[in-house]
Amino acid sequence: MTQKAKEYYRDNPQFYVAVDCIIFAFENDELQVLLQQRNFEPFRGEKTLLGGFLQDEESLEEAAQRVLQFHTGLTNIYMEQVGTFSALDRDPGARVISTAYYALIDKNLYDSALLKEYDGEWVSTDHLPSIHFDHTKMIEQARELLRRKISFSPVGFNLLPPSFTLAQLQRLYEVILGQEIDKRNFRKRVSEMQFIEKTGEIDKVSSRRGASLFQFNMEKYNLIHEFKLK
Amino acid sequence: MTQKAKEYYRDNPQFYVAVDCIIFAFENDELQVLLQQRNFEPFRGEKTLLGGFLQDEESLEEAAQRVLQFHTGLTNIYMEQVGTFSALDRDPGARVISTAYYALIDKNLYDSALLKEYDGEWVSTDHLPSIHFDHTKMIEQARELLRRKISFSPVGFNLLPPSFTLAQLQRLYEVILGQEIDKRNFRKRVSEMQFIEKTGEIDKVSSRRGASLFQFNMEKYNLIHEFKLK
DNA sequence: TCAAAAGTGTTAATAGTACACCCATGA
DNA sequence: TCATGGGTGTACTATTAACACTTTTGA
Repeated sequence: MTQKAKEYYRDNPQFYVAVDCIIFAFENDELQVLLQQRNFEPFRGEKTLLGGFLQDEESLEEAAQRVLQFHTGLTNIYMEQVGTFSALDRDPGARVISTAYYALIDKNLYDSALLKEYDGEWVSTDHLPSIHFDHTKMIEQARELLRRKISFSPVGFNLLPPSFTLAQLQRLYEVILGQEIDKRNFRKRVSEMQFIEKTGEIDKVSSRRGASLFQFNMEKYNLIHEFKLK
Repeated sequence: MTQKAKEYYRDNPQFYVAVDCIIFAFENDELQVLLQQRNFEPFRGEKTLLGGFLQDEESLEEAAQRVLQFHTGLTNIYMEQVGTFSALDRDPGARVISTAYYALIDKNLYDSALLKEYDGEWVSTDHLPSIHFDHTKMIEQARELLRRKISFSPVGFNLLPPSFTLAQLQRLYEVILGQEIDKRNFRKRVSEMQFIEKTGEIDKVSSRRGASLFQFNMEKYNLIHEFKLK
């Protein structure tokens, strides 16, 4: 590189760059998000999202996956970038630019033993506690992005176990969209989506009568590539 | 801050942070974007978006507005964050994390004399030339974001002069959505949006007969807050 | 036997799409 | 007078929304 080119960069300041993960899960008819009750400085005693600093040899996406794996044990998880937050006062300890990602996990699969190690806790997105930094805004933006996405893309299945009842799927949509859905209309639409298929198994836990279990068939979806549930 | 808290930051690397602006304008029935033909290092001879490095006392949004003002003379312009790009090899000169913003400007208002100073040039988004870095991806993502946004939010007016004909407005939508729109259906929908109002003036430039000029009334829109053109 | 959730079709309302001709004007 | 773009309404189609009862089973 020429001297000129070096100066092009060198004359500019550098910043800490972080990622914050909005880890969503679905349980008890609630969309939940994983927070950390910090027992270390800075911001001891505050609740925050799970985050980490970007390192030299990774992209933001990789950093977010790393943070996610560290806190849940999960890899190869569906994530989407929410946005980058850069207000001057967003972190009083230092100037930190932070990119938020949301992740959708199946709460049955993550390593819940890890929670104790970092004081993790699941909270409902309907009644968020007081959260530090601009993390509340990140969660709200992520929730809104998810709301839009779920209407025309089959990402919701990431929040459910591999097989699920239609009642579960409907409640997931109702919770994320924030509106009730007519049961018959919903089931009609599901039956039109040929990539949501009966497994043949019956779930006897949720009701006396038992409900058919369904699964999302990714291969079929990729062939059809048309999606709309509500 | 305690020693512990200081270390929390200090053990992590820092990065150059940049903004890249996708400056859109509408002319000749084309959605155009402003590029720079670089005649300086690094990457002399390449075409790039207009960008700049984040400075200590500004947010990313402010940096993007600064870059925009420097290259167009315009302030208080509609901008939206597109996303943040962080691939390890995206800038071979140094590790740079870059956040893209798109801006919508009225090409009649910007200072075109500035173009000469930095070798700026407008290109159609339909036939993008070869562009350096990941800037092509940024433009495509911005275009897609704009496409979605324009269907349910009145941002398109930022690309038009304060008063415009319905033919102009329709062509803007056709170009951004990439599909033809039926004239009568389009005008029907416009007439339902009471915040798109006749100015009473007639434009005699575009046709012999003359076409009514319309304007977007932001105050009325804010009261009604319902929008859909196609 | 009954409470609780599963499962199932039809009709009405709304929204979206297709379509063709006359008008006013300047060259 | 004619070429050019401006302006207008109706009928059809597709999509979405509303709605109620029967089934199964374990407690």
